[in-house]
Amino acid sequence: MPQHDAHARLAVSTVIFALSPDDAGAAGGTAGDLAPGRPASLRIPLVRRLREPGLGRWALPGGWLPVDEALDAAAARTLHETTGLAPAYLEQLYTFGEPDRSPGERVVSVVYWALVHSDEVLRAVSDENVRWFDEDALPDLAFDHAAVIGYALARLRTKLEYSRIAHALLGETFTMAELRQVHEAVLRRRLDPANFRRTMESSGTLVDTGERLAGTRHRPPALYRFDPARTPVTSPTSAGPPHAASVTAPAPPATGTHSKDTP
Amino acid sequence: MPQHDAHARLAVSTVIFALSPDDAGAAGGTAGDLAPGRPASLRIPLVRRLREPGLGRWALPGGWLPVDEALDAAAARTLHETTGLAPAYLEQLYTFGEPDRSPGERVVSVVYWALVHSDEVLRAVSDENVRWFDEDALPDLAFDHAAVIGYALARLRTKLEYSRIAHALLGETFTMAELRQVHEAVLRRRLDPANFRRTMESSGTLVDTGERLAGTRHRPPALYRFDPARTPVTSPTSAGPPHAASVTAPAPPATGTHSKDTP
DNA sequence: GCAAAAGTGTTCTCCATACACCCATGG
DNA sequence: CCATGGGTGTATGGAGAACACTTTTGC
Repeated sequence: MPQHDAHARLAVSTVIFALSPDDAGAAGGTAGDLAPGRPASLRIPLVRRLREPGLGRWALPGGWLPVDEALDAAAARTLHETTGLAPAYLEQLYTFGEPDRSPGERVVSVVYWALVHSDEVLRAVSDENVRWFDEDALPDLAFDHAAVIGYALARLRTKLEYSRIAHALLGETFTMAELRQVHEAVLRRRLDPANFRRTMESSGTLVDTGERLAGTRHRPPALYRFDPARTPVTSPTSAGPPHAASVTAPAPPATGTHSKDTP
Repeated sequence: MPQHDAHARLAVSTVIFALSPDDAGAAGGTAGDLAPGRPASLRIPLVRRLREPGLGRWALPGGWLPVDEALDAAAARTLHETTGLAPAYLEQLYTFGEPDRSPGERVVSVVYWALVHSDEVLRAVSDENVRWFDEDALPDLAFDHAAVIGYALARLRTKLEYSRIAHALLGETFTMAELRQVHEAVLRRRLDPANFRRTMESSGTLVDTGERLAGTRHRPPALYRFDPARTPVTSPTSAGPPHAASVTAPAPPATGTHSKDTP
């Protein structure tokens, strides 16, 4: 890797989160078919590096920043090119720029994190070079990407507490139990169904669709939807101008190629 | 400004906050001499641009990122070069990269925010091209720097609520009233002295020095110090590896020059 | 009817707020 | 002694945790 000028190179990468649909099992039902019994978990798609440095290891999807493209647009584009996904939520995470984080060349990476709807996941690319990993079973990662993912997880957890972003991991409608499972998967602890229900209902972000989910083994639960008026409540910090581009994202041109080679 | 390659240029800038010492008035006393009566306010040092684009307007201190320098080191260095200050707290804020934010050239700015002790401020450079502005009386700013500062303010306010960073705006010792004034200045609202005291005392981060501040018109208040063991509590998000370099900062070589010309 | 999940009600504790009140000092 | 801020005590209200309880379905 030659270093042909005196500047650092700028890359954009994204940590993508989705809810485990417990193997690519049967379609139909509600959002991503969350098993009612055991807890769901977070999954992260990674791409295999096809070049040095880090050849063969797994890395975050991303790419070099084109001169004329906005940062968030580049994140959404590379994300879509590598995984075929369109994010329901996309926000800048952190910019990593230690001089030695990529061997041979100075690379500064602007890292984003994204959430995708569970029903989007079925559409996702998955082959030899793109694979989904469970949050707590990540492979050997290239560069500092293990640390990057760890940081993204921490941010997701703290953000869930004061924001209402869990819906970005679900489909259009969902049961109260499914919503609770999202929180449980993210926070990695059990929540009291009764208290969770009350908290959510009093938050004013939920709308009861009136419908009920049939086909369960027992009493059919109500189906909810997020109030589109209130939903884009991203964060209290969004008093400023930048920050999260909540809800439906760019999703540009769409070539099916997935490769890329950036820290 | 010629565009001699196909990359964006990388700059590092810093939003610096200090507490108003109400004009560069008399030295001595406690931390920065906060007037007991009226509320303190936040002040921000800005540098005048000496070149196009934005010639003559005020901007954040910063500079281009050298190939071999870490991001936070570059922030601390440029900060020190332009203002003569050493930050007590330094944390990455956000990376701004809209394609059109700087006319003529694509510039991506990694922006940091810093807090400096009030007794540091006396040491600060202040001349024709470096001046301190009150948070709510900012001048006409170059580039998107007005928005950047607004975002930094929002972050400072929300961060103060769950973190203990107020000490970075004070001197070595301080009274409970001074600490409260920091919070009041940052949050822009009055706080109940009684409840504030209890909250702080039960947080376990304060140490009573045993001394009292003489020379006040009335009952002499106790002087406190921050518990150095507990102080570096930066944030709950610091579960990851990057994030804030709390407390005493780098403060590198130190040339006295202040100029720079980056968005 | 029985198992299991949906959904409701009640209590308790913790913590932030409001505010009444005493303490110490300079003038 | 009195004005002023330092410092303490106490009541109230809302949010969350714990948990007993009723409801509704499939089998």
